[in-house]
Amino acid sequence: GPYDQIVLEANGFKIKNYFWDTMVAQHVMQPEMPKTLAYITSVNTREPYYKDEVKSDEDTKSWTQKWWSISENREKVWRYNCKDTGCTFENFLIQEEELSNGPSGWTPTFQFKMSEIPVGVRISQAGMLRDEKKHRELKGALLYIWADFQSALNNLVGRTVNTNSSKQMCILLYDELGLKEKRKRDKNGKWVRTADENALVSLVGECKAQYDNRIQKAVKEKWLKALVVCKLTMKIRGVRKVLSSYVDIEISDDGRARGLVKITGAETGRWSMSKYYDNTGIPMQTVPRDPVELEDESVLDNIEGLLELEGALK
DNA sequence: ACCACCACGTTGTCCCTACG
DNA sequence: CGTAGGGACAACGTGGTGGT
Repeated sequence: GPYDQIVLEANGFKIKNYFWDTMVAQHVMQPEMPKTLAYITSVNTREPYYKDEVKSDEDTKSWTQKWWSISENREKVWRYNCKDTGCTFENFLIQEEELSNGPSGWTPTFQFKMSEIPVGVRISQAGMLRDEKKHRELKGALLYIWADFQSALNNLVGRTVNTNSSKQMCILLYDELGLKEKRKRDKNGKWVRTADENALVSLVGECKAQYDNRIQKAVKEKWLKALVVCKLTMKIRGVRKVLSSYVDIEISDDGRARGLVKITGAETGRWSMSKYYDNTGIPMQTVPRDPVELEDESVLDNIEGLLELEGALK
C-alpha cells in the first residue's frame, strides 16, 4: 500500500506498480470497520493471531545489531514476515471474491480509490519546502507575542500561570476570580467544570456584560480583570498551539516538511493526514491560515534575543 | 514510562436567528 | 422571504498536563 511504498522508496526501492491494496478494499466494503491486516486476517482466515510474535518478549526499540545477530530472533522476524505476506495474499483472494459479488458500486469505487494512491503518495513525498529565514522570523514573532501576553497575564494574576493546564485555569477562573462555573460532560457522562475554548468565549461575554452594566469603579475593574485574563488565556493557547504543532517541529534532512496522506483514513471517504512515516513533518491538513501579525515589526531586528525567550517561557 | 484526559488545528453539514 | 453568520457537532491527528 501507499505507506509501504513510501517507506520502501525512501530506502532506495522503486515500486513499479501494484493492483490491490487490502486496506483500500476493506475501506470500500466496510468503511466503519478496522482496516488493519490483523483485523481482516482474523475475519477472513483461520490463521491464529501472530502479530505479537516479534514483540512479545523483545522490545521493538531494541532491534539493534546485537539483537539481530541472534539467529533465533532473525528466525522469528522471518517467520513473521512470511505470515504477513501469506495472510495478505489470502485476504486478497477472499476480498476479490467478495468485491465482485457485492453491490455494483463496490468495484468502481475500489478502482477509483486505487487511482487515488499515486496522488496521495506524490503529495506525501513532495511535502513542503520550508523557508528557513521565514521560519526563524515566525518563531521569533510567536515567542515575542507569547512573552508579551504571558507577562501581562502573570502581572494581572500575581504569579506564573500555565494556560495549558486546565486544572490551574479552573482554579484561577472559578475559585479565585469567582466566575460562574462552566461545565461539560466528561467521557463517563459526569459533569465536570472546564476551562476550554467554549467556556472562555462565554466567560468573555459575561464579563463584558457585567463590566458594561456596573457603575462602581472597583467592581468594574474586577470584571475587566477577569475579562482580560480570559482573553489573554485564549491568545496564549493559540500561540503555543501554533508553536508546538507547526513551528517547533522536526523536518526531513532536505529541508522539507512532509506529511502522510491516508486515502482510507476516514470512514466517509475523506482523506486524512498525519506526520510522516519517520515522525517528522506535520499533518498538512491542519496548517493554520491566520497570519501572525506584529504591531511593531522592528522587534524582529533582534531575533537572537527573541529566540532566547523560549527558555524563560518553558 | 505510560496513559487518560484536555485542548485545539482544519473542513463540512445542519439548524437557528438576525437582518436587509 | 432569502441569506449571512454563528453555534454545535461531525470527520480527522497531535501536543501538553498530571496522575499512576
